[in-house]
Amino acid sequence: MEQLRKAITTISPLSHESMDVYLSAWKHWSVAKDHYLLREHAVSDYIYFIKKGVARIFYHKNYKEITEWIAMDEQFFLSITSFFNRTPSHLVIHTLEPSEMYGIHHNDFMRLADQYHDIERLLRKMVTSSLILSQIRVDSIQFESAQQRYDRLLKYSPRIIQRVPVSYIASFLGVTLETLSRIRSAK
Amino acid sequence: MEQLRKAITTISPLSHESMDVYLSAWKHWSVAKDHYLLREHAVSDYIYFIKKGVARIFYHKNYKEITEWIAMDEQFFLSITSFFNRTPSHLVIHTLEPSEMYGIHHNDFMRLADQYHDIERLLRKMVTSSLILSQIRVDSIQFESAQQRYDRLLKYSPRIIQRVPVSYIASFLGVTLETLSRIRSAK
DNA sequence: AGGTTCGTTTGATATATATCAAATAAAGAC
DNA sequence: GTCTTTATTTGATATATATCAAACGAACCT
Repeated sequence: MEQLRKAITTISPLSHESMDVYLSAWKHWSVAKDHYLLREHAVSDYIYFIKKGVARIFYHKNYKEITEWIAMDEQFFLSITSFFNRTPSHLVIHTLEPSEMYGIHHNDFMRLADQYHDIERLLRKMVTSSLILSQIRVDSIQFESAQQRYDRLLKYSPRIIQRVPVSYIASFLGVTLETLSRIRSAK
Repeated sequence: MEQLRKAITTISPLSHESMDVYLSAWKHWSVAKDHYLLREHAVSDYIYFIKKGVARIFYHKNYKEITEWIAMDEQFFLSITSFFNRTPSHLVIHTLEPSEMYGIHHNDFMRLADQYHDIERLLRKMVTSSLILSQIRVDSIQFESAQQRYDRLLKYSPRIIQRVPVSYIASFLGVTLETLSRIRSAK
């Protein structure tokens, strides 16, 4: 729990009381490699924090798997539309290594944000970071070539490339695996 | 100011006190058609609300104008990255009709959010809506054809098409004006 | 160790959209 | 109302990436 506490404090510090009630709302999962942590949830309304390992978050679209995010290294992640709109995303979380993670349910988070000003502020800052990332992604998809998107990933998340199969990275970058393979061999 | 008050209340209701201090932090501009409301700002750190008229929000990228948003009908809008990251976006706001709008400065909004829990909640909800829109846009750019994106605009914002030149709409949809012209004539 | 499955690379072709260029059409100026 | 500028349409070609298909390589199974 210490890593989660630290990650939260970095985003926005909480009072002792807020931190206590907030942390106790988080659940913990510890799973093996190749485990489908969340398949049963039709609507995914958790925010997750990955303590250890690697997880791939994907959903199905036209009978294909779309990798929405690859989480590792003490990151927070969530299915944005599913979490906030409460619409089904059929989100799947699949571990690529033995992993540990925490999760907090939408209802708990909202209830606490309502009670504690500093938890509301924390939530606002988390949503804001997410929004900035989303905007960067819009820009990247709209104006960058597949090559440039790969270079960006290589620059900002070099460890993903070492630990995750090419096919998942391709989907995450929004290209086919063949195209990504060609990009990599051209180097 | 009544429309602004109402729009705020719809997102998240405020106490009388909060609403008073909050509304008084908003500035008002009234401008003619074809007016560059914000050209001088290298960093745009306002959230705007358009009361009347139509405005195009764009920035320059590789010597081209990229239409980031077309605002009308009592909408809020902002340059996300510029507002939250305080990085220069060289955002330009250009009115396409005689228009009236309000704006609140980043510093004022943050100060009030810090003081009043309900203003913090309002900010969180505004950021959340923005995030959901941004995600829809990611999805749209990544998986929809130009035709489908145009159809979506036609469905959800039919008035934009009537009041805004094709070239701006094309840029907003992320296609060239030639392509948009072909899409329209194919109907 | 050999066979089977899974992941990656390589090749040929198709497709959507961009780019370049020119022709119309519409709008604004005097 | 004609002239000039600006916006839109139409046409020909180029380009990045997808799709389909096959070959190759690596990893896991008993």
